Amino acid sequence: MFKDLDPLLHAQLRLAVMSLLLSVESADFTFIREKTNSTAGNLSVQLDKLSEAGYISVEKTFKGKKPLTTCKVTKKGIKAFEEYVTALKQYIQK
Amino acid sequence: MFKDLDPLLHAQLRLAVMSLLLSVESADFTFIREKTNSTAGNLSVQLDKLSEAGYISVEKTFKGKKPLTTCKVTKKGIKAFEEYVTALKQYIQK
DNA sequence: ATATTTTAGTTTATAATATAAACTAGTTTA
DNA sequence: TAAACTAGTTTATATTATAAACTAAAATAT
Repeated sequence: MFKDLDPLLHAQLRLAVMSLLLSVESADFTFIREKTNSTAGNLSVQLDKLSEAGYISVEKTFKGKKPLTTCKVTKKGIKAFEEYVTALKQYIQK
Repeated sequence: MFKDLDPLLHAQLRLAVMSLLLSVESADFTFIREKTNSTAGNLSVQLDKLSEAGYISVEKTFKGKKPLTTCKVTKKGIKAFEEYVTALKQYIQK
């Protein structure tokens, strides 16, 4: 009756990150941090998890002399998100 | 931008329980356990949490000689669920 | 020039959570 | 009357989320 919810997505900050990345071409660490109102430590950990799952790609470069971490959602991430939403709807519609 | 998700509801089993209880007048332990496909231990713990939060009411009686635990969603629970769904929609709509 | 603060993160520690395993108390069945 | 089942609860463990502490370099102030 209730399909399992992907535990990688069923976590507030990771879900917010995915939601955000689905609405933009790409986003850097600071932008994501501001939009999700998260701490750098927490965000760093959650980006790693999404990256390790292959849901996002993370590129570390430099912007001038400062480090720049740029994230994009992957096809796999989009698919996982869509499946998560489908499953979740079973729980929340009256 | 992203509103916080009520942590009491943002947990798969508790969300399933609430979802289920919203669709019925009341439900007993075994029924909930079957519908949510959960273990008795996990369900027992999560029902306690929902009960302590005032999201459900739990009545312990006997059906013949066997214990019977009956649950109902409360007004507070309905409101919390609705607010959770509203917040969640920010995350999942494209 | 050099001390101070800020930026952009990572790593580590802690607190919270979910879950399973073990247990209880009584009931039904063999 | 012993074994298995019902309807749970309690306790232990593993996972997770989060915050705090830390790093390294850059920008700013003195």
